[in-house]
Amino acid sequence: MSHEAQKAIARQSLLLRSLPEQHVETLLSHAIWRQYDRGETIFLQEEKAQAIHVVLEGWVKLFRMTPTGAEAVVSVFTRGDSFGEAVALRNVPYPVSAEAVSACDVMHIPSPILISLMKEDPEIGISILAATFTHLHSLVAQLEQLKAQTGAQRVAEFLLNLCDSDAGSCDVALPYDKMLIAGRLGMKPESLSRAFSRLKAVGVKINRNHAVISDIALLRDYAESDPAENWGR
Amino acid sequence: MSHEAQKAIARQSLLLRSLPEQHVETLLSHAIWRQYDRGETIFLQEEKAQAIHVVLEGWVKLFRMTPTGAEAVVSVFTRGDSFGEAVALRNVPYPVSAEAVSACDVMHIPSPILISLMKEDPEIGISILAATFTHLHSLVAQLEQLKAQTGAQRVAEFLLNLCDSDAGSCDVALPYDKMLIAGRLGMKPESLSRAFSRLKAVGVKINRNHAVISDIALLRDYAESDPAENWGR
DNA sequence: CCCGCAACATGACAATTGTCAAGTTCGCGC
DNA sequence: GCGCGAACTTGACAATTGTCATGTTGCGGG
Repeated sequence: MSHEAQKAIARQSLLLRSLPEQHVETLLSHAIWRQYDRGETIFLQEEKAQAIHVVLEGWVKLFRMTPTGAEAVVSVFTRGDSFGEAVALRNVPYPVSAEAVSACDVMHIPSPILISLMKEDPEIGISILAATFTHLHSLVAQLEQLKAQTGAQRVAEFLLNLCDSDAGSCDVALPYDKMLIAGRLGMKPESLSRAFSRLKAVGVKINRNHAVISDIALLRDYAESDPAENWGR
Repeated sequence: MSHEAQKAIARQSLLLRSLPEQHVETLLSHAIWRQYDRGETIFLQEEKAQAIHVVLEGWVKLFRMTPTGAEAVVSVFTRGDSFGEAVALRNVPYPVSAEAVSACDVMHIPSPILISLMKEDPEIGISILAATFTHLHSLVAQLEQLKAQTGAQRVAEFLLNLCDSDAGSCDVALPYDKMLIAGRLGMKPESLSRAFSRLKAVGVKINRNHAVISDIALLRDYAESDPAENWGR
């Protein structure tokens, strides 16, 4: 991909899109571009944050390692997503690790640049808060899902988020492999398989890495229904 | 409690404690004080945020109502905690509702005050980001717990967080009632009861609203152990 | 003081999920 | 093309958790 095309993607990110043009230019001119191979580490939990990151291409996961070695996936980002905003400005350790789950292009904006710019124009602070709030919100939504929905319902919501429309039928590509989807939804791959087969009853068919949803409204009803009322299947 | 004592508590909050004195004065002089009864709503999900909140006394819970009416507790705050930072500055709807779970004193700092102050001094933005980051971090920790620990282990961590020391024994008061603890930990009250009885095996005794931990290190080992390796109880 | 209600504990049962094992499919390097 | 390995599926079994029912306790209002 051309450098210009990458800059265009970066400009669409939540972090940059509401900033005055001159600041965007400054940030882009100081940014560092890097490519990562599948499986490569972008940063590690406990490491000091020194930059904000913007995904230009590919997929990146944020995860935490538990003391026992199990990993809990916190979020998955792709083209146009930024992350690390809140940490970068405070010189504190990352609470999570980041790893490329496919080959990736990632742009890094060194935090000192941000900080100096922020001191001249508080508008930057607002942009960063906007991006941070969006992450906060998505974490809250995940918490709600984990606490109040069954596995199959979480899978249903995940599929619904991949659809553009909100009624009718739909054919979506699963964005990354099922092991990662399972991790993102807080379950084992085996449970994800079972969840998929359970969703057949509400018009979902899985083929390779494609999902065909015959009735989006029906699926949404299922996702939002009380877990208890589906006892008769 | 005297007004002065309340101001002293507010100054210790994550939001205010690193701010230059003059700004703290400005904010405090514009703040609104309110008392809430147990069960009273402080704000509702979807409502537009107009202030940052600081708990001066009592306990406040943040929660989300699912479409089916179940509630998922996101966080619980008490004296000296601030919340709503990221939302207040953006004039967006709250992603959660807030309710007093005991009688409460809460201070509200209207967001216009914050915004105008922020435009003069970017330092304010940093303070707000600091507070927001702390919340982000605690949500990430909760996600990890829900995804990678059993119910009993989450209860163990909850108890450990109530202890000051990190070894020896300890007698802590449960800060709020067990229904709320269960909600905060993502389980039903019945499951919390069972988790408590399971913890007897690692030296925890529950008496009314008191927990006696005979060996903190042992309990921590249990909380961090692999769920699978405790099969023989 | 007594009543009634809400919180809490406990047991039985069903549903869900993790674990283990076995088999299938798919993609990639040789 | 062949074969290896990782991803994925499926089944059986055990552990966990939610649900429902029942009983106890403690507290506040009449």
